[in-house]
Amino acid sequence: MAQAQTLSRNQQIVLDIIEKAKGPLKAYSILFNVQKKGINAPQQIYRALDKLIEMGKIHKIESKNAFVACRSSDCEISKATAFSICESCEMVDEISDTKLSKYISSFNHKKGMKFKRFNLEFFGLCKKCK
Amino acid sequence: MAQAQTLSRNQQIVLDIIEKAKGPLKAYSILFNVQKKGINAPQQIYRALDKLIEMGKIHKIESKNAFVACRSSDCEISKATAFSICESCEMVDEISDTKLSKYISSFNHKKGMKFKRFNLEFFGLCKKCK
DNA sequence: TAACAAACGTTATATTATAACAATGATAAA
DNA sequence: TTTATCATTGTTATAATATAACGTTTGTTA
Ligand SMILES: [Zn+2]
Ligand SMILES: [Zn+2]
Ligand SMILES: [Zn+2]
Ligand SMILES: [Zn+2]
Repeated sequence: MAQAQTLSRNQQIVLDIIEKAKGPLKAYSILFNVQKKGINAPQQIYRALDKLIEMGKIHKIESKNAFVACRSSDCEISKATAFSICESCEMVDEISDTKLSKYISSFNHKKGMKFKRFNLEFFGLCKKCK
Repeated sequence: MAQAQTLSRNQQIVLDIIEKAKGPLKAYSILFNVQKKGINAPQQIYRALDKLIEMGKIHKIESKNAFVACRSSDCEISKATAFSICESCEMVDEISDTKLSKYISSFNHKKGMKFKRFNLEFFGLCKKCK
């Protein structure tokens, strides 16, 4: 379990926006949303995003270059992440399924590689869109 | 099983480069490599890449924005892809494991989403790097 | 208080990807 | 063969995503 971490000003601002959002946010869309708070440069966003990812507060959806808040709390600082992504409405939902996660984590690659982390992205149509 | 498809000139050029490569290639690195063949613009690369992905000839490694040739032939036109990625040397290896693939494909999301496709990326250290 | 690390602000630039439009080539029906 | 249709190409321009580099400020600890 990760210990509680205090967030810096910029980290908190960025996290707040991501947590309030209904879906994944892109870095530059976050930037436009925080300009009134005195954040003006991409670097400031990307630095906060990097730290928030390290802390496990958010995840990057690699296939969309977008960021979501972690809603799962048992994804062990992003060591085992899984998402379901609607190809129509772009909704992203974090999958928190112990059995699935355990199964994948225990997968052993024949070629002698030792895994530290995985990321799984499912694509399809959500309830509303199908 | 996908039927044999004939590739256009640019598609063949791009595929050749990706198949010869030892590791994942980035779009602009492909571009620099084919300028002697008369391909000069990113669009030409990205268009070929798109088609090759559709055909299942190559895959995009989302976490690296890079492309690898499909070595598996049973990934059913990219409906079920899995890769092992070394965080040190950037080696990428396509995982072709029927059991793993079946298990993940049969996963049913509680929230009623019907999955059409998944992509799984493992990260760690390869044999050489650990 | 000195030393160190983390976070910040800023400017510039690198990297990845798409828009838009005209021209060409291949396929197949009429 | 002509005409229609569709995929592919070439080209210019621009959008979107991300990092480098530098100096300053702030917070923590010795
Ligand atoms: Zn999570
Ligand atoms: Zn949807
Ligand atoms: Zn494959
Ligand atoms: Zn390695």
